[in-house]
Amino acid sequence: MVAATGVSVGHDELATLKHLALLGALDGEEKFSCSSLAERLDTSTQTASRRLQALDGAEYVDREVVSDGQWISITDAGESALQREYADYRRIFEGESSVELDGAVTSGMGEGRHYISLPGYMEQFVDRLGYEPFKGTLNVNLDDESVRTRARLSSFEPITIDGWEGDERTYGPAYCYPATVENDAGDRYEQAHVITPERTHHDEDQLEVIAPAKLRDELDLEDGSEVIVHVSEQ
Amino acid sequence: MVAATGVSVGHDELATLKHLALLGALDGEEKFSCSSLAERLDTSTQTASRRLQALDGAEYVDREVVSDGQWISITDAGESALQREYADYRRIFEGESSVELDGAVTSGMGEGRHYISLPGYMEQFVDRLGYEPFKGTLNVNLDDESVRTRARLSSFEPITIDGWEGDERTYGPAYCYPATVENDAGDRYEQAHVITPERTHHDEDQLEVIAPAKLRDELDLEDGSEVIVHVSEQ
DNA sequence: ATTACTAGTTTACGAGTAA
DNA sequence: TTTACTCGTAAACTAGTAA
Repeated sequence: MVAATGVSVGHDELATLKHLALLGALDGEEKFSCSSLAERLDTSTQTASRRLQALDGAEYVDREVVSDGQWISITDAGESALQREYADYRRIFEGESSVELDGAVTSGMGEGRHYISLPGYMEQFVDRLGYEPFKGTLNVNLDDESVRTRARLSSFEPITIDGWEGDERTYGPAYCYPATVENDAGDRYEQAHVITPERTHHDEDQLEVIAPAKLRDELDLEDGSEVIVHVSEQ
Repeated sequence: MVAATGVSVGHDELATLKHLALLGALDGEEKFSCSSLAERLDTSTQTASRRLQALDGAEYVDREVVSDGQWISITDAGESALQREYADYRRIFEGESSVELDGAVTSGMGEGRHYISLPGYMEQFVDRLGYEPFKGTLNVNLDDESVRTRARLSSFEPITIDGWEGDERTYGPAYCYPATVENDAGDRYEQAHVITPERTHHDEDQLEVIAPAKLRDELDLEDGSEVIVHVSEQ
């Protein structure tokens, strides 16, 4: 387990992060002072300072303290936290439990093919997804906006694929989300699933999709083909 | 000043309210137990219990404690709090700082006409809105959905009209928000403002709109005419 | 099983201060 | 002015218990 920086992010800190976002800290560095923030948050300057330290410690913001204030920008991790929150509210008020992710088909590294073929995973797919997947994953290179919005997925209740201990190594758990893949001709393949490892990587710009059939054939896809992946709740 | 019940609603309580909403407590009474909630909130059952008491005290939820749990439903005030939160996130991610409110023109009580005609208000309108309003307000009976979504307005930065002390009584402050009024023919009148008293009434189903001209003439409106009021940020 | 009280501990807070 | 430290106090937490 990688040691966290020890500073916990509670709801107060998240509310602070929301205010920073409203003040423009998502679009690059923005200058703040603890006193102005304290007024907005209706607390003391000391508490405002502590909140920023906590967000910094959790790597939700990058900041540079200067003599007359500090320059703050929200990190990708911080934005993801806000996206998850947004997804919750969208679900509450819009009933929207789907996320649309756009990108281009890529050949990827072929790792996915190896992993999903392992019996330990395959048996669970049959049991929990209701089909035996084609032995290969469709890799999608997400566009910039979708890289950001994919964080909303984590507000969904996933179908969990358990990990297990192998002979030489351990195989980690994975999360599956029902998905429909649409090509640029508007054809849709409905019975697919987005699959992501429980422990997320650093580059979240690739999406892996599994399905009972070979999606490249079903939807006439090749490298570079634009696809829309509609991810829904279980 | 009406005495609040003394229980403060912090970010922890709001997060709890969000979870209740996600679990369906907006659509009527839903049954919960503190232990199941505690698990979801990652706290102790005692804390879950206190959160619910706090939400109850703030009148954000109605609840009925029974022997094996409690029936909880979110009140209008609670839903408004969530709507304000949602509006913040929409602004962050969609850049949307506008709210669309639908309703039907009504004659109202004619109070608005009296109040806005007072010199104490009128001078501020000229100064801060940039025009002298027609001496009358367009009253709109909001439909059910708009009654709920109007809470999002309170996340906007209003144009503040100050109150003052009169000879016999005090005249309270009011908030104005730039608005465009659209009739069912699609005609739009852009230079209008929604005006609301700072101290909100209990019935929030009426919207009052002021404009430099008589909106009923400009947009060919009569009682019962459907209008769309697009309220934007200052 | 519940909810919610009381008691003891921990954590968070704001005032004051230093850099 | 800033930020962030220390410190004494106040609030919030969990454990145990009663209803």
